[in-house]
Parts: sequence; structure tokens; C-alpha cells
Amino acid sequence: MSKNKKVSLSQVAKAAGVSKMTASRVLRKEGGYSETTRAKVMAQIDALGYLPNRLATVFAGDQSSTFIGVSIPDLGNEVFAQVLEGIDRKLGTFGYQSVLGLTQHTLAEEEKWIRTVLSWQPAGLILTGRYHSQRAVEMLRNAGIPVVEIWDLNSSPLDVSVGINHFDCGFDMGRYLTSLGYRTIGYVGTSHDTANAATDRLNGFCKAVEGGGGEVVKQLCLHDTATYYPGFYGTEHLLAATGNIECIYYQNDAMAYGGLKYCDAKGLAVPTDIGIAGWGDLPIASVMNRRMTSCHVSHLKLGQRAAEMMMARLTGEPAPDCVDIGFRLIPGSTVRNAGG
Amino acid sequence: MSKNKKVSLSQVAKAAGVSKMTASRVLRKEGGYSETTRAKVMAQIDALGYLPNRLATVFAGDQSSTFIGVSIPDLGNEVFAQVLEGIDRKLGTFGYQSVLGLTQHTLAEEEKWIRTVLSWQPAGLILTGRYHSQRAVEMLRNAGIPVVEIWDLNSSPLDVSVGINHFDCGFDMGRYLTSLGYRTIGYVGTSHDTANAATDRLNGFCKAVEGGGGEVVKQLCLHDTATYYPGFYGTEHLLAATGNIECIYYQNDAMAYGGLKYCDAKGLAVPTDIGIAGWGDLPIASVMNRRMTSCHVSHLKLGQRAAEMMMARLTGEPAPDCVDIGFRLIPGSTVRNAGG
DNA sequence: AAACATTGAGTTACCCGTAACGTTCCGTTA
DNA sequence: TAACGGAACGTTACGGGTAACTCAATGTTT
Repeated sequence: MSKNKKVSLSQVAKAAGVSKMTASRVLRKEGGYSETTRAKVMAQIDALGYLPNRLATVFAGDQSSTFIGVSIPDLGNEVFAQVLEGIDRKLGTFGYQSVLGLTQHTLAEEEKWIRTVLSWQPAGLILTGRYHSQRAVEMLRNAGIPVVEIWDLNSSPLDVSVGINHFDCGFDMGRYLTSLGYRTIGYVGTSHDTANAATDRLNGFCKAVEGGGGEVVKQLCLHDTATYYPGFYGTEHLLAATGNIECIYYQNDAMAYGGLKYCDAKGLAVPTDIGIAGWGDLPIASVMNRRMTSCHVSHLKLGQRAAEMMMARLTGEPAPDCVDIGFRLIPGSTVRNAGG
Repeated sequence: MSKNKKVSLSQVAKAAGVSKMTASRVLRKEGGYSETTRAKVMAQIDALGYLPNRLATVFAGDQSSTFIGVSIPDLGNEVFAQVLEGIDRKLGTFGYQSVLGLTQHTLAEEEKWIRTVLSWQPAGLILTGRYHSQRAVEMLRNAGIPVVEIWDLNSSPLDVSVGINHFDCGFDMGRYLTSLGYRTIGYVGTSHDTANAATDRLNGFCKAVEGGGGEVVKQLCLHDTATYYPGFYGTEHLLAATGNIECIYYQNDAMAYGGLKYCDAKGLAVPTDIGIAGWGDLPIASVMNRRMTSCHVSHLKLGQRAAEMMMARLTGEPAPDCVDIGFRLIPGSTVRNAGG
């Protein structure tokens, strides 16, 4: 045991005094061998510390690997970490592994990663977002493996998709805020190289606000990460540029908390002087003294459903093309009360 | 193009009217072919949508794959998400991919995952924690690939390690709290199937508190996840069981925030009535109105260093066995002032 | 006792690239 | 012009398993 070189099946077979094929049968428990033979082979597997080489197995047949490529924009954003957790846990119960790809919200990174990960013959891919480069789409089609697009709901997915309708999220929040009487509203978010779910939310939001008689007077898209501090200074910029903002909608809760902090620091009372609304409902909300006006999505569940849909596609079970896991608007206490 | 079946190099070669070997040479740019030939091969690669099969390459030579197995206890804990982000980003710059394994803080899960991931011939493994099952250690030794143990500093690692000394973290906090005059102190954390970094912190903490003339009168180890709400109800249990606690040390900041919330809810003033200290320094601290007494660690950097050490081991560059990335105690405002 | 089924185990070919070596077909040079 | 050298490309073998097939040694039936 404890050799430095890898132990192969034929070495095990030789040591056990049988052929490679017999050893293979024992390992796969497919029958066709005597108990004596089984014992001899197992003894040698143990003694030599043999570990099967799955590359060879995949290579031999047309059977695919147990890799699932999973692309995630970034893990600094807590919601994506939760999605990944849901995916990997569920995949694990089926004996599959995630091969991670952090795309940093760029299609170029995604395309590069797709090219690499496809060369490892994954069983399938789970991709965040419904926007992909033209070349990426071609490669995905050629690969002939299941693709689950998550996050954004996609009515015409490459293969199947699961997520929520971000336009509706934004729309509902826009309608809610205008129903409370807000008319002059600002937005603080970040921009990326392409349209994404945040863009969809903003579009839905603007539509509802305008439909409700309000106006999104200023949209600030920072070239930064969508986290706490950019929410802080983004709020400062927004308020400096536009005087009479009644309420601010943020790309997500992390930025909204940053905005809340800015207001606290400047003596602006929330929600008396200004309203604040975010998106995503972070876990920390359960221990904040003010409930953030936001939109709740079960990110863990989203990930789990994505993994389940992947497994359904791999086993050939019938499954819907498109699953909406829904969201729930959280009124919170960072905007004025109804009727205010 | 757009075949359903995978396109192999020999198909490309045949289409281009050359041998497989020539096509291989063109792909690897190793020379020994004319410009005419190169153009013909490249044209067919494009036309057929050929993607190289890296499995076959690994299989052919003794060259290893570009997979790095990365085991992480859980992603619900923000700090581990940051570590993973640091690892994957850095690995990506070297053309390597992370194969994720969530161990849920159990050695049994870790062992199972190690067995599986080793069968895919990874180039190396990055493991969280320095405790592994006996069988896992045997497999790792037999595998003969680099192993980077992270998180806990390990003076005698399997191979190399990077992290911090958790005992010292706990010790410094214990010394700090006793220096502020705290004597009757409680602890709230979670328990797992084995010793881990949190255990080390607790041990260091107790040692310092006792050395400083104080006493850790109650250690509460919940069978739950180390997040916000368990911090909340754990605090309730702790205070119900023991009356005169002056200060509580928590396993991490998430639990500490939960505790802070409990105190707020019950009208206990922090730090006047009770002191609270955590560990890990979450990003949200930057927008909280009270600075949590905690311990700062650069988790992203930890992940990056781990990936760098892995690459150093793979390329054979000399590198230290053991890297301490250090920590910084954050006095915060959730404990009384010095001299109080 | 001859014909046949069953069980256990070995043989061969193959999957897709690459290393190592072999073969043409030129152009130079003595 | 024979001899040589190198560029360009082909052939073969290999790696670790598995499918499909073959074969030998039993046992079973009539």
C-alpha cells in the first residue's frame, strides 16, 4: 500500500490472480463471479489502496461524467452563495459534483469558462442568467447536454430554466411605492456589460412608477460591486444631484442597507424624510431593528430546484421547461405607511 | 456543424484530409506543419464546431487535470463564501477550476467527497480544516497530489497549509474582555461531530479568561447552524440558565448579531447591561450603527493565498509549508470601554 | 451417455488524444 | 550525382476501464 504511483485495475487483477475484466466485474457488482474470486479481488483493492479512475470509465463508454458546470456571477453577493449552496447540496445527493465558474457578471468570462468546462465533458451545465454570448450559445447547442438557466425566468430557454420574473419584482415594488404616495423616486444600482436581472427589475419598476403617476427622476448606475459601501456613496451622489427625492429603490438589499446608513449618518429620518427599498431580503434582516422594504426570494430553493431539473433532464424524466419559484413583497418599515 | 454527437479530432482530421496527428499538432501549435495545412485544419475545426476533449489528454499522458477539489463546510456562512471566492478567482487566472464539495462540517461527508473527487484525477485538493478521518488521510497520501489545508493553521500539515491560529484569536479576545473588567462570561456556539476551529477559539478564550481571573461560567453548544437566529435563542437559553452573566462570547458575528437583537428585544442595554463579542467581522459591519466587538480576518485573501500555494506546489516552486495570514482584534462598541 | 444449459472467467476491440518513431519528398552540398 | 539533412506528415502504441464476445468446466436433462 501507500505507493506513490497510482494503482490501476490491472495491477489489482494481477495481484489477485484474475483478469482485468473479472476485477472490473467485481467492482461494478454486475455478477458473473464466484464468492472466492470476489473476496480475492476485494482483498487486493484494500491492500493496494486502489481508487477507480472515473476518467477512464467516462472515456470508455459514451456515458457522461458526474460533473455539472455551475456558473455564478460572484459569491460576494450573499444571494448567489445561497443559490450555489442549494445546487451543490442537491447535486451531491445524486452523486454529482459542481464545477464552479465565477463570471464576474461578464459574458466574456462566461464564454471563456464554458469553453473550458465543456472540454471536461460535463454531464450538464447550470448557468446564471439568460443572456449569453453568441459563441457561447453555439457551443452549448453543439455540446448536446442539458442546460439549466437560472435566476431570470426565461420563457424561451436554451433548454430549461428556473427562476423568478424580475420585471414583475420591480413592477410590484414600483406599484407599491406609488400606492403609498411616492411620486419623485430615485434608483441606485450598478451597471454591467450587458442587460441582466437587475436591469429587468429596473424596467419593471419604472413602468409601474410611471403608470402610477410618479417618476423615476434619476437612475444612478455605478461602476462598482453591488454591496454595502457603494449603496452608501451612491446615495450621497444621488441626493447631491437631485434635491427632492422622496424615495430610493436599490438594486439589492446590501446597497439599500448602505443607503440606510448614509441617511442615518446625515440625519435623514427613514421613512419620515425619505423612503428606502431594496431587493433580495438578506438573512440578516431577521436581526435588524428596522425591517427593510424588499422582495423575498427563496434562493436556496431556487438552487435546489435547478439541481432537480438538471437531474430530471439527465434521467429523462418529464419535467416542465420553465419553473417560476415566485417572490413575495415585504412591506417593511423603511417606507411610509399605507395612506401616508 | 451543430451535430448532436461529439466531434472528435479524427473527424476533423479526416475532413481536412490530414492525419489525426497533424491535426493534433496544429491544435497544440507545436510546429511541424505548413501554413496551408494549418489553415485547412483550422477551417474544419471551425466548421465542425470541434471542442477538444481534455479527458482524453489527461488520460493519454501523465499530465494531470486542471481540476482542484475544494471542500468547504457550508456556504450559508458568509466567511466561507468569501474564502471560496478568493480561491476560485485566483485558480481561474491560472486556468484551473474548482470542484466544489460542501461537507456540512462532518468528517464523514468529507471522506465521501474525497473518495469521489479523487476518482476524477484532480491536480490537487484544498481542504477546509485540519481534522480529517483516518481513511481520508490514507487516501490523500496515496493520491500523491498537493493538498492545501486552509482555515486552521496547522503546524504539521499533510502537505501545506494557510490560515490563522484560532486558539490565539480566542485567547486575545479572552484577554481583551478580562482586561475590561469582565469576570463572569458566557459562550454561545454550535457543536459538530468533531473538534474544529471554533473549538480552538473557545479553548484559547477559556484559557485567557481563566488566566485573567475571570470564569467562563457557561458554554452553550447548540445543535444548529451558526447563524443569526440560533444566536438569538441561544442567548435566551444562556441567560435563563445563568443569572449574572456580564458578557457573552459567540462563535461568530452572525450569532453575535442574533444575541444583540435578543438583548434589544428584552431591553438589555449593550454594553451597559451586558457585553457582546463575536468573530469574523462580517461585511455588513460597515453599515451597522454599532461596531461589533470582533476579530477581523481577510477571508478573500486567505482563499487567494491558498490558491497561490496550490499553484506553487503544482509548478514545483519553493513555498513555505505553513502561512499565517493573521487577524486583527476589533474593539468595537458592544463591550464596555477600557477602564469601565 | 449424448445433448444442452449454466456459471465463471478470459480475449479482443474500442474510446480520444499524444509520444515516439518512421516515412516521404524536397533542396543542398561535395 | 550520390549522399545527406531537414521539413512535413503518417503510423503505431499506449493509457484504464468496459461492452461484447468467446471459451472451458461444470451440472442437468432425457
